[in-house]
Amino acid sequence: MSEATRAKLLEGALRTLVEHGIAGTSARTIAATAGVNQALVFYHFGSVDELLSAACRYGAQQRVDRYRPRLAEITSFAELLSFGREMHEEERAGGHLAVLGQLLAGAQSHPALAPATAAGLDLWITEIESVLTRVLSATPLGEFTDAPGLARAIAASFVGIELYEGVDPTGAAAALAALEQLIALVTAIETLGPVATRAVRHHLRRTTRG
Amino acid sequence: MSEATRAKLLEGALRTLVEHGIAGTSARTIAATAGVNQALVFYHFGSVDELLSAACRYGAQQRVDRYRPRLAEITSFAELLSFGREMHEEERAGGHLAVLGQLLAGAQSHPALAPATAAGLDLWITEIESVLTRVLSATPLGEFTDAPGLARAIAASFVGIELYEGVDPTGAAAALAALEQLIALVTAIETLGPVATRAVRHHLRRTTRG
DNA sequence: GTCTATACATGGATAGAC
DNA sequence: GTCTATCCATGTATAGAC
Repeated sequence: MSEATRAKLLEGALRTLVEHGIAGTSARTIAATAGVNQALVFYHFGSVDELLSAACRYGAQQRVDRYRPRLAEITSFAELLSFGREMHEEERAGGHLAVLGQLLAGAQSHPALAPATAAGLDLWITEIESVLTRVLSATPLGEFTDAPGLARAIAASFVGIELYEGVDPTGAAAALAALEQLIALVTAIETLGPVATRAVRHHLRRTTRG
Repeated sequence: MSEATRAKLLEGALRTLVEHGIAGTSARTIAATAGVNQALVFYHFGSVDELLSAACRYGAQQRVDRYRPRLAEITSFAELLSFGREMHEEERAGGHLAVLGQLLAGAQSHPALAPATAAGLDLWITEIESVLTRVLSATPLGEFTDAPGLARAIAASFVGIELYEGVDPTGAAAALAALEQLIALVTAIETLGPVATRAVRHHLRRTTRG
């Protein structure tokens, strides 16, 4: 069955990236993980690069689909915070963000991987951006922040922190805790009340370029 | 000369990581870049992993030493912002952050690389932390933020954004611009004036756990 | 569609000449 | 300390049997 083998290879590629990293990912290691013959990589995908590219799109789509309904319900920073905590645990356990990290690293000097990697990240970015837009517009910060840019910063930062976690779990935990504290701070601004909100907004308008 | 060859190999390892990524970095590619014989990798460092580990510490130390004097002069977020912009350009051009990204990716499934990578990142973190501590203590945010954690978050995020830049330069530029805007916002809070500062601080004390 | 066999390149590592 | 030569494992890719 052609479809079944393709699926095995896609899953195998993702698992191999998690377990062996981009440096240890080859047609042979992928085929071994997938439980199929090595030659099928080339029959079905033409090359290892193309298999990895397909796997990246496939994997990212799967993950984002999983979270989309939950993301759609978020309306405040407090909810965003608790969702982020949850998601981080889930993704870390499955190594799904690790895949993006490995492909991102590989794409730096391997242009063939870049488009698929960017596309995979973009799936995440699109979701994050729509949540941010919704949540930010409900605060006095809305007009001083750039949701599309922040979504990109958040996605890239998450990947970076996930890579960092691999070499220093304690340090990464401290980093995440500090960011949570920062979000709590923003949440606090959300609760400022109308008079203070107007005062802060007025001050910001005078001191920033918006 | 032993010392000269060691130095060539260390520099060669760094350049190779930048140019070929962790997946394309081998004793042979490093030796070719360094202009020395391949067997010398093993003579001087025992293995490729150990050469990469040594190169990581060596490279990070070099970079941090370069910026330490400039970092010591920073006393406000505005200065931190313009320094960050400058440094980002310099590091990106030389690919120095790329090295950390590649080693971080490699270390995920290659524990031998982890200690050196963590150590290299820690050199950066230490510097960032001391600047943050200084700058934050001068604002009402000081008591609600965790400088050690934030320093780790910033270092990891920078690496992530640098990797992102490799697959989507436009997106990365947007991300950095959004973060700059965010820092400008914090700078604005720095200028709130004593009455409003006290009000904000009071509100934060009531609504966060500090 | 899938497997075996095979070609040829590259990589890690060592022995031994210089 | 450095270089040549070499061994063996692993990697990409294809040809051809089933």
